[in-house]
Amino acid sequence: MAEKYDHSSIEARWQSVWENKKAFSTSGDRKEKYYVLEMFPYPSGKIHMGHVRNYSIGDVVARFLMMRGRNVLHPMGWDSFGLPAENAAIQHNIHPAKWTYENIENMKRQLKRMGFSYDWDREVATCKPEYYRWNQWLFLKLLEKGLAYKKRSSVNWCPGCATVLANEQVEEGRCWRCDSTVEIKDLEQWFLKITAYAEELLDHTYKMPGWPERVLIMQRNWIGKSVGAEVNFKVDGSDDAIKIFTTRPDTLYGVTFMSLAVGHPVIPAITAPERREEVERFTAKARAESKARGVEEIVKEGVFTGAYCVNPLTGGKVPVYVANFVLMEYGTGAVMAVPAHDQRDFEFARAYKLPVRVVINPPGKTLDPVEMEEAYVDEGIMANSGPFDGLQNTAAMDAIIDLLEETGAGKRSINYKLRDWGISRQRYWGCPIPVIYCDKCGTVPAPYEELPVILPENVKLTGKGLSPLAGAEDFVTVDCPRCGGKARRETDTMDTFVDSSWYFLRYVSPKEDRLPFKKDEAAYWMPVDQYIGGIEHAVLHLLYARFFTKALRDLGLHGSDEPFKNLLTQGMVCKEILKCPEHGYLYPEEVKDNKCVFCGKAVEAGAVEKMSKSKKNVVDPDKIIERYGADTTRMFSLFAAPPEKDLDWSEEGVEGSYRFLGRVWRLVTENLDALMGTQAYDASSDGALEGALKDLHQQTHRTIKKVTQDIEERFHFNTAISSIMELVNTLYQLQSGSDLKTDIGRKAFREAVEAVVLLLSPFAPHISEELWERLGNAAPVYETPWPYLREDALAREEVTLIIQINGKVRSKVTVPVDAPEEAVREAVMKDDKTNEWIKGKEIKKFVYVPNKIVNMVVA
RNA sequence: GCCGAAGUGGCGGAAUUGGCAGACGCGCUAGAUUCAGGUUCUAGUGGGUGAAAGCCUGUGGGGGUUCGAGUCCCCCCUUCGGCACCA
Repeated sequence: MAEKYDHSSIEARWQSVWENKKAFSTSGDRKEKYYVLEMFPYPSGKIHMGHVRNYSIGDVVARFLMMRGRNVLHPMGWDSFGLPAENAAIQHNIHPAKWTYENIENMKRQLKRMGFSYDWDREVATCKPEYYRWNQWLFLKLLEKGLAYKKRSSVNWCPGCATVLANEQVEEGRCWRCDSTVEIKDLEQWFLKITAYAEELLDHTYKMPGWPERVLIMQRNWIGKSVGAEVNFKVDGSDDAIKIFTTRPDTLYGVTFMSLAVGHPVIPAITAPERREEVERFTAKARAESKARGVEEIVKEGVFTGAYCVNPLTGGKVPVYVANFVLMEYGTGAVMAVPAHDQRDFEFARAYKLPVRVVINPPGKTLDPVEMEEAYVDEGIMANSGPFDGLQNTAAMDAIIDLLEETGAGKRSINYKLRDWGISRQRYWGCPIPVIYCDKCGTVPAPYEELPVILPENVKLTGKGLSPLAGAEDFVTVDCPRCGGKARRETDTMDTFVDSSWYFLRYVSPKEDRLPFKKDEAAYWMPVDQYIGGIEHAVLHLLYARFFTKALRDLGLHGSDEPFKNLLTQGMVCKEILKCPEHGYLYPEEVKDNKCVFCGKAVEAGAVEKMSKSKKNVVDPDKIIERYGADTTRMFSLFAAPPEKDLDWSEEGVEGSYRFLGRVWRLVTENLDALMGTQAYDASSDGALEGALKDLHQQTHRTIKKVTQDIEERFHFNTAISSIMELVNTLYQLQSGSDLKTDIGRKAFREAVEAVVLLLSPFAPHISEELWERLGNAAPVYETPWPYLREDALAREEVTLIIQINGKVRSKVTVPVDAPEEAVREAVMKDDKTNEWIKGKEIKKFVYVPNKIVNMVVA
């Protein structure tokens, strides 16, 4: 009885070999580099299947390129500041640091158990002073450059997390992390000036062919560039002017009123005394409603201020309204209203019986403002626009801006939706913002030589009120670095997205202690050649990291414009949910015979959704590894779907992968007698192969080619694995035949088996090492070059042509490769089946695509 | 509403450039092995029809281009994702 495939002992053994030999330490050799990086995890306690998938993908790439001779950097670390640690501290009375480090230890054990090829010597954890010291250092540099600043403004406040959130961290009015409805608060906060890079961030999205188009589109939409004009409208009878931004200067003659956002600073000054009370009442009401604003669209409402302003082109007076649909955060918080050509203004005008003035007509038509049922927003011919009448509106745009610039009433302008990044967080477990407030000197940066500003350990955490650090007197009280007087430290910490915005740079020289990273190391390793992670960071981490890369470049710290050359966004890991009409989501063990074990009601099944604890459809990687091994777990997560698509978890599918590895195991171990006394077939010395052996040799090289291309060009690991499976199936057919009795047969067999083991190694490294060793190879797989493709093995002398008649497959014919049309025609005409189909018919057309197909049109 | 992606067997998915649709795996069926179950091995498996060879049909729906369309073009439907009063 042959030895069974024992995944546990094989995996444990090779993991210790890799660790003891430091198999994956990055080499100092300056040969062609490849930097492969997966998004580092938050140490929540355990890895989940999403991590398993993400890191399995990265590991295939890393191991493949190592075997291809590249100098590979493949690091791992921990995004280890953040709220869950603090919440755990409050709930379970354990210090965030202890909780975090214990989680890191456990997750590191899990990652090692998966056999990933990380260079653990480069591990970083953002919560360690050695790391966040450089966060603070970079913050001070940005402060010097004017790219960090403090301002009071209305900000997003999450009551659940008891902290402020950046715009990017609010999704549909809710917190990205805890789903609480976000409130608006007026607070003084630190901001990073990402808007200074708006244009470059946008521009480079058109120069990043290695990124998925949809991520680039999401970033472009988020940056939200609009080209148009700024126009000043003087307030009648006052020195005040209202500045507006418009993308439609061509409609300027159609302005019939003005809309201001609630909270626009000019409102108190211009509101007529008799309207004041009503305006205030409306403002209060609109403010209350905007807080509760949900998915439902609010009704457009407004109130007249009693003031008028003057159209700079016509001199006409139009009424000024406060309107609930105008946003203070975008543009100037004031909008020139052109009801004829803007749907929102149209609705408002109809509701408040304001005039509609048509200034653009559709080609060949004249619009009647009384009859119109919606705004006309398309292109057309200018009307009611003084000197511009008759022009195409697109042409009038430039002409009108020119006129505005001449008269000084306005100018060309570009507006972005992107806001500056608010990074102050009123929480404990984060990087302290290195700033000191002195009554005499004002805001003073902490001196560089005092970095890091250490996060104090003994702080009371309640989850309530503002900034926990404010209660740590020893931390707060400090001498002013400038005047030496009594001063206070900033008590907010940084958004943890700051930590992750440059960690990929730290990996290039993680132990450097004079700078965040070594410039020459960054020059060699950057940019990251392949970055892999979830799509959920499309406009969060991925935008911040791009911004930091550019800002740090401009600080002279490195020379890359963009951090990630190629980006792969992997799909989610999903699984069927089970739902009882009475008891909600159920675990699989709570269902018996499709019925709920609590109430006996029929269980709904079939819907496949993203794995989540709340839906009770998660699978614990530890259990799967325990039962099937890391290799099987990796294989399944790579085989079940291409990486960018969602993956449906199925226990049967996992068993299929396990079965396949068992098949490979037996293929080698049960044929060791035939395999050991021989060398792999070598065409130059072993003579020609024939028949099934020739086919095997060819299939071996076809498989090498396919697997290489699928990994290198497309990351389609599922098809790579399936082609290895096909080769294994062929070898099973052969092993029971007579071919293994000949010397040359054994050589061809060995060539194929070696290829299987090596091609499999990036996917299932442990079993590959074990089998490789058992095949008598001295060097481990990780030091063995990738199989060499012999193009000559792929050459064929004959090909089978498909014969189609009127587009339908009717027969086949075998002809020499690259046969001339005449010869093919002759061969086709000799084919019996073809003759039956064309008997008595005229051949109207004969299409021949060499080595592929013949199509005859007959009638 | 706007932007984007995707619709292929019972299921996950192949088909890289327009050229045999359904590779590979799961599931299912049958046979062999086994005391038996499991394991393993072999064969079959889109639908219709037929004893079989075969024939017809088939990639969300409708039209088109082409000798030839899952693939290219036009219209429509469905699902998923992102943004959503952005002036």
